[in-house]
Amino acid sequence: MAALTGLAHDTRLALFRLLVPAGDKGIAAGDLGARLKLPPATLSFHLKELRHAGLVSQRRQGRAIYYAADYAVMDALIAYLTENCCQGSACAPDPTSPRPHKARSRHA
Amino acid sequence: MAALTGLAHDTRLALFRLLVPAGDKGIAAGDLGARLKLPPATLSFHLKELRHAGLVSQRRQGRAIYYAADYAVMDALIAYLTENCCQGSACAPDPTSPRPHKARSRHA
DNA sequence: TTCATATTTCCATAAAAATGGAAGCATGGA
DNA sequence: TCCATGCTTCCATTTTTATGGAAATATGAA
Repeated sequence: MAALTGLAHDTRLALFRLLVPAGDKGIAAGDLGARLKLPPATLSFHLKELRHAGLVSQRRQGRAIYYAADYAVMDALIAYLTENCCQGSACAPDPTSPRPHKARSRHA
Repeated sequence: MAALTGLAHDTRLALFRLLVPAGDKGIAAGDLGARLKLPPATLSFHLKELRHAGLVSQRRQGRAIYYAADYAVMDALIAYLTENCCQGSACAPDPTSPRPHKARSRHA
């Protein structure tokens, strides 16, 4: 689960949370750096990690590079945790229904 | 989110996944070590991490120490990811209903 | 008591991850 | 062509995490 490692760092979780409400347009790297007060190299490092985890995508527009959240992996992560880490507990989305066994829609 | 860090390691994720289906009784440390072929010190180290993350609990029974999954934190983690990391995507458990805003039942 | 078992803590070492300055590359404007 | 801007890669350094032998602790049994 690379996604877990991807999110298991304060800076990266913060980056991802900034990107979530920004939707497909995303946010330019510079803006992200400004908001979190990160030196460019550090920012780039974490964005690369997120990218390798498949959590964000990159798109160049003029001089800026826009990053956007990629929900598919996030969805898969939640599905994985729900399926594999919650047996017999209150974690299931709906404990009454037999729970569709392998995953919901996917493809954001 | 300490739970993320807790699970973001192969060994710890494997440990937790062994504990999930074991329920409240849990599994003795020794058994866990045998199943994952871990030297005692390494095992203890990771179990301590999981415990600090609130993901597992400890209980002594005779000479053995039993570890059991603690679902509350897991539940909170899933709720957190669903609330904060999925806006406008297919991640929500049920995209039709208005989604109860702060959490489901809790207390496993 | 003494001993075996189960597990932890101690601690030195090794490996992995994060940090950020400096140099490099791409794009667009003058 | 030259320059400014926006970002990335390079890389040396620091910090954090993981590893596992050895010693220590707790429990129960002989």
